[in-house]
Amino acid sequence: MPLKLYNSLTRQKEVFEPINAPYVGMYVCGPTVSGESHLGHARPFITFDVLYRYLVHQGYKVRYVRNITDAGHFEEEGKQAEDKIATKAILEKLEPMELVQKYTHLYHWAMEQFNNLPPSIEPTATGHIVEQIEMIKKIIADGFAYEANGSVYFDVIKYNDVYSKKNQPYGILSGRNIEDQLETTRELDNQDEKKNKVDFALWKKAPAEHIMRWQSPWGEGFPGWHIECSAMATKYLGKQFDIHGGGMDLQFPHHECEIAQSTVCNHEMPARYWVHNNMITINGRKMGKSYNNVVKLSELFDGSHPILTQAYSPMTVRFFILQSQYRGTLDFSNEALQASEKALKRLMEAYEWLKAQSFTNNTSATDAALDKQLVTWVNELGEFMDDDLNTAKVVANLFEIAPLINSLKDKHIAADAISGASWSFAQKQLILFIENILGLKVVDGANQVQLHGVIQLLIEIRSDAKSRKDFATSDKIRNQLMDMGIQIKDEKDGEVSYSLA
RNA sequence: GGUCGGGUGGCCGAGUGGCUAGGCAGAGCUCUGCAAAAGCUCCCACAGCGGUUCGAAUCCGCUCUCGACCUCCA
Repeated sequence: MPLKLYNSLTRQKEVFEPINAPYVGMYVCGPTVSGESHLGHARPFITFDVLYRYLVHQGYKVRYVRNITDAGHFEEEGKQAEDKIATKAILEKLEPMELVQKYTHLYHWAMEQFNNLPPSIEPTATGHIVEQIEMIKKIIADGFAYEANGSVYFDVIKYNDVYSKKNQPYGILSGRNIEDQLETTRELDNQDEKKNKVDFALWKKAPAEHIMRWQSPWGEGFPGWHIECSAMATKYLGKQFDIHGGGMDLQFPHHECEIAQSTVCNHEMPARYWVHNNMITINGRKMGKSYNNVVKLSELFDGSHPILTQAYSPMTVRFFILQSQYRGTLDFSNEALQASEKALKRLMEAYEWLKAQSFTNNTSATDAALDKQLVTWVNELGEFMDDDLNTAKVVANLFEIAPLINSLKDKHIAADAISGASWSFAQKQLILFIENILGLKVVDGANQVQLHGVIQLLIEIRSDAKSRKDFATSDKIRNQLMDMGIQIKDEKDGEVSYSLA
């Protein structure tokens, strides 16, 4: 079955066919590194990481470009601080690039924590000022942009007039029509510079206090908010590429403007498949700076946010996100994360046990129905991924399989109930889906060898105590280990195992 | 105001005409010195009101209600 993706442009699921297989070009809008990443930022990067992994698994040679927006209104951080001294301190102590560097590091650290694969290319906006200026020059030359008082604006009305005739009006992606926008767009600064209020900036003249500024044919200034993605996508992926991804909130105006700019420059719709992830909400409301309801990733990982009762590992957060399909909103709460944490633990323990087994292919199934059921569940993993990355259903099936694994382990089912070949198949596929595609990894603590030895020793002492019916001692060991997050499990066969919380 | 998308059991969350979603929490049972873990069973939900249909959470209409975008935003 082929992979189907929901294309925002056509508003339907479409079979994914690359322009030039086996090569696939994918561009995903990265973060603005003017502040620390929050939970909301995690969703697109995890979603598109899974898409990237899945495309690679399918044999495509993927060039995954994810930018870093490090140009723009970076004086905002200073402005937010009301205390003038604090503002000054920030301004004096942090160079803009220092700020950018700091948050870029934090962002990279978070991506690594989430086990997101690094993109093939991670271009920065400030590193591509030249390309952006060239693009703007081209748009002006073609008559779709104009200079006004040191700034350059894109002529949306003209674009719409011309490209409506080519079935690509402005608003094609977001489903807006220009008349509505003319009525509803709010008044902004420098409105008088624009021919029309729907026009957007390609280049902005830098006011005296603006720190980040570059020389351009139109004077000192900085690039507009939309041109960087167009310039970098074109440079690294060509005039038309396969997938353009990002959060739903970028659909308009950001992606709409990208389409307009790139189409004028390159005479082609920049991307064929536009994929948008939905928002993470908190109490039903989008998580965002303006709502003052963000939970930063660092707060999540150390449990310091007031609404959290504990810290959550990056893998728990990843799993939480994968338990839903990317196009739906996902409502965040401490309770929901707790559920994910427990579920992930149960899943991974079953998985790790299965992974460590070796199966021989020569045993046949004594329970044919069960054998068939297992194979079906395993086969469905790929089908669900193909259906617009339905990781929620993939995870659901993993939880159908997990009890079967535990039943084999605890001998609730016969060792030969399911054939060795089927178990072997399941083992291989679970490694593929859990680790390589969903990107879930087993969290290893430090000093595993020594810790393991110490725990084994305690287990032995406890067993001796138990055999003497000295339950006071055995319970003391078990309970105190439990308090430290080490759980002792007396298995059916008399063996004792443990797991780390 | 305009455009668009939702309302699923205590919580999170799949599901576009008939077949168990899944997880967490809760209840019972098995196992166990007692627990825990694990397994099994139960908890039969689809905002409301109409309509279409043999049959609707799923299609249509209306009502209520929540949200997103329209300004930077993942």
